Amino acid sequence: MAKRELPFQSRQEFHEEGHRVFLPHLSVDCVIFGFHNDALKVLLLKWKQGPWCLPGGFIKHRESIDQSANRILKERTGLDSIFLEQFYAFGDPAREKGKRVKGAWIGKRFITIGYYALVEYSQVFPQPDLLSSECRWWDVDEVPELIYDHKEIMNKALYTLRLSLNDHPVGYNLLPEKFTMPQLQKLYETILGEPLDRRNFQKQMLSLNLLIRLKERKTGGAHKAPFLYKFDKKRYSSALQTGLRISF
Amino acid sequence: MAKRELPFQSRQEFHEEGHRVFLPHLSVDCVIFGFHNDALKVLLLKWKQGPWCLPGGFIKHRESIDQSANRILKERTGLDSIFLEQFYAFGDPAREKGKRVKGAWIGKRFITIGYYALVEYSQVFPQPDLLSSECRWWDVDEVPELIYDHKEIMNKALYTLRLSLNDHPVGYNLLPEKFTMPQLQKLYETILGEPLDRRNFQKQMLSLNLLIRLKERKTGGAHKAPFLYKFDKKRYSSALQTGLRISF
DNA sequence: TCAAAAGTGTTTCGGATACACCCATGA
DNA sequence: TCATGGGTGTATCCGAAACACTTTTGA
Repeated sequence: MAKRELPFQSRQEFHEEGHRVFLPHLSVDCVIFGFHNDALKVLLLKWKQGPWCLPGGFIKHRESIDQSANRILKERTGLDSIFLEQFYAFGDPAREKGKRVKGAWIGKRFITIGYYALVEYSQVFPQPDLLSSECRWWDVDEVPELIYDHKEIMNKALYTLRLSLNDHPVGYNLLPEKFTMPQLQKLYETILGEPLDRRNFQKQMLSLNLLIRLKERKTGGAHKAPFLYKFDKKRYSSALQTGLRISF
Repeated sequence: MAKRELPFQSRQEFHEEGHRVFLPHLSVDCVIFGFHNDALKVLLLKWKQGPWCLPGGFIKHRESIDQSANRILKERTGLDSIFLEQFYAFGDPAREKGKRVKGAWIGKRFITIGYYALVEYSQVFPQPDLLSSECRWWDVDEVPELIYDHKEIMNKALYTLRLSLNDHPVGYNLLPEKFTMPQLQKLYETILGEPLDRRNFQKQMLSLNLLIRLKERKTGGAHKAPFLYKFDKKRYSSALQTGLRISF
């Protein structure tokens, strides 16, 4: 796993000299969603002797915002090229209420650009960075108090994700390669926050023609062995771009 | 109409000293939509001896991004408190390809935050600013070549507006206070870019309970006089917030 | 009097919803 | 053998889409 490449020797230096590497007044925060044990999770970071917050970072001088977000995501999760989408920029001058950090660069007001990511839980090995002591998954229903407006940012990400369900498929990045229909349904149910009819859900999903049913079944669990599916990558990607209409 | 309050004496000074007033590396661009003569319009600005571009501006040190966008909008249109929504941040380091302006502040790379606005055409008196020679409406289908990535920004705004039609009512800010059903339909048709059935459209709209039919009719035109409607402001606002589902 | 626009109502069809039965598996 | 979860099919209903006739008005 890649360690964060901070070109600084100390936190102090990073705070005051960051402007040489990063754009001033601008940050990127990532709401990283995962799915595990039938629950939607979000990856959070804990500052040393401080509160929990969203994994974030800054924009290098010659980097696009997308690249920054990808880099930040990679630093925290080790993952590359997963689903990552910008959803909103937060720019209230009072958003960092209670900010204590001082420094010519870091002490200033920051406007943050929010991205949300969908990643496969099992592939992630959470990595704290030099400024943080812990990095782990939280159930979205149980996230602790977050710093600044990060709770608001997370909620907006969740809201955006929910809305996008009506136009875009979800699952490719959140589920393992092979998964069962009940798993997929649980995913939708947790994102939407409401139960769905098992039979109607299956019909809808299959009618989208994005799923390939495998010969194998998921064994090991109690009860009847469910089929395994995988996504038809090609159709899935084109559905992501073109959009589709599903109503829940 | 408010003139742009540039606290600078010259363009030169503005370019080099802007950092005292505005955040560096950050701008706001507004895609201002209007509706006139059955066509969707967008308000564009022409630089002195330069290309056309979106009306934009910068973020003051103690101003929220929303406030900046509102201020910029007011400067160009004279309008206050109209529908204005952030839709995306554009941050490719190469987005300002061919940028010629020099200066310690303005010459740097800029990340721009896009807003789109819906305004009532007849109430707008386009105002060029100190840096521009012209400000006028263009039919969205006939916009000229735009500077940098402004065409892309406009297209993304249009796309966002289109998507939002499925969840939110439109018209309050784009139409005059009193309007006819055919006018409202034309508005939807131009935004969507496709014709709609007259009778079904009316049924759908009325079923939303956002319209109040007035006693008067629109006289003067040839043919049968259509009813005039106005929006039920209260229900309209709550529908804007809560969201609703219309399918086109 | 006629063409063009506007107002209104009915039929039809498809997709979403609700719902029931059978099968497999481990306890 | 039974409780639990998974697979599949059918009836129903509601809302969208398709569609036709009448009315008004200026030319």
